[in-house]
Amino acid sequence: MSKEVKLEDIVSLCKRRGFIYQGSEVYGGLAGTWDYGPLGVQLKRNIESLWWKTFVEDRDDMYGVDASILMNQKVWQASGHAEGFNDPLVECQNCKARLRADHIEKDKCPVCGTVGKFSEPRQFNMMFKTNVGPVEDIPKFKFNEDNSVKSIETLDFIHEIDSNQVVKSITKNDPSVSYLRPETAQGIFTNYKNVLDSFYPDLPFGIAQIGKAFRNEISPRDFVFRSREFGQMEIEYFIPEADWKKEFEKWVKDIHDFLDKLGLPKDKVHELEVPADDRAHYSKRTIDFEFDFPHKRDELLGLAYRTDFDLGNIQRASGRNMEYRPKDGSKPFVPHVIEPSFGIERAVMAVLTSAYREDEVEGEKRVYLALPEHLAPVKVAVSPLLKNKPELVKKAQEVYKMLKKEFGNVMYDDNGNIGKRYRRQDEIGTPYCVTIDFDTLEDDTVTLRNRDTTKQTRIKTTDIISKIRT
RNA sequence: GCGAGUGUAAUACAACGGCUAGUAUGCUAGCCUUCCAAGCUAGAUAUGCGGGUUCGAUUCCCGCCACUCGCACCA
Repeated sequence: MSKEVKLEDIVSLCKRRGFIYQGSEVYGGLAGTWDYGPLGVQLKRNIESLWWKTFVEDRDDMYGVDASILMNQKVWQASGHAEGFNDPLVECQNCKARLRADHIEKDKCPVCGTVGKFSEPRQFNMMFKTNVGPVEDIPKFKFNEDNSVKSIETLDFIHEIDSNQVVKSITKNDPSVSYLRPETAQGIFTNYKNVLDSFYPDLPFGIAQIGKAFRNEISPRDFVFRSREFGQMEIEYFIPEADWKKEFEKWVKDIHDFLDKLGLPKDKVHELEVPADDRAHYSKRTIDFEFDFPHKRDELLGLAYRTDFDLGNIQRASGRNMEYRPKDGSKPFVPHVIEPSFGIERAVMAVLTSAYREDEVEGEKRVYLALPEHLAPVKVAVSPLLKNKPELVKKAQEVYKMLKKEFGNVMYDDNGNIGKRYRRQDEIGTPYCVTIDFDTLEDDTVTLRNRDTTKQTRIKTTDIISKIRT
């Protein structure tokens, strides 16, 4: 019955039925960008809403924010993201230290002393750079008295040319430079103090955010899995250092519960304990939650214990006090942080993969999405059994309007014959179809058809809402 | 970013150095149809973009763009 889901099946369905299109498609596309169609955006929003409800609204230790995508460049200097933007770096394969290629002597790592283990020089920085305010990228020339060029100033550099024609390039610290954020997390950390001042919650508490992030990936791959513009759902959960192990374990459980609500089968979700060598140096523990995607098993979300690294950095860089003052008067301290970080596109992909089914009904192939009801982009579709019978159409419209008012995401469908409509709704994962026939006019009952079982039941029109709700 | 491959309609595919670029499904309109892609009629939509070779290019060549696979990358 169930076969291996291929990525191309998902991509094709997404395109055909209006879930996800390639970005800028009419102009030949733009690598690493994807656009959500009418059904895709609804599915995505349903996932986001479920996340927000689960982790923010249903809890009393959580605060939501929505921070700006453009941030002061100092944010990225303090976080370490801005390093190497202008100078290619090499990485020591042994200790992961990143160093300017021209600062290395004799191929020896000045951090760990290993010789000859450097990667090729590369731009490690993947941030999209932009300028805030009016800018002109016209080089400014300065001349010596003999009219030879003394220096050339561009947006990013001052190139000074000495009497021997040797060029020395100096990176400008242009205050107008900004970046599209490469992660949403910093928008939370920079607002930690604000939330503290406004609410002064008890520890532990968390700040949650859903938003876009941008990374100039070298090679976007695997449909929406790795793209240059993507959504994140992130929480920074602030705790006393001593509690980190306990709180970490709680998060592992909460994450599994959430993945369950997304309808992801347990045997496709795997915890990968990231070994110390692969972890960021400030993280004492990281678990990658992996999922069996069509292309391969890959990271769906990450859970990281980030210690006090980020708040500590901000405190040093800004000079502002990031300490939490316990209400019992004990000694203030900088809280530690546990960060569950969800990729929205990856969640969408995992949900679609989990829901995709092909089976046979009376010898005919049937494709359907067994989406959890609370995620389905269309909750219920309404059809008149026959569209050339005005009395059926009229009644169907009435039922449609009633359900539309209740659920919002309701579709009216009178195209082709009834079987076609069922198949069409199957393919976009609509859990219920309501059909109005001649009996409806007599006794006010309708056919309620179930997507997964294809079973039909006869119920009162007035019972549809309560029946679907359950 | 490197290497290989692919690019024809919404989707899956076909064909051809030259006639109106086909097929299936899907889609639209009409007819029909009393519950799982029935049928009839009509219709719309495609050679990724740019250049070259040629009398003529969707087809051959080059560049770009995009996608797929492998490598690398994923702080």
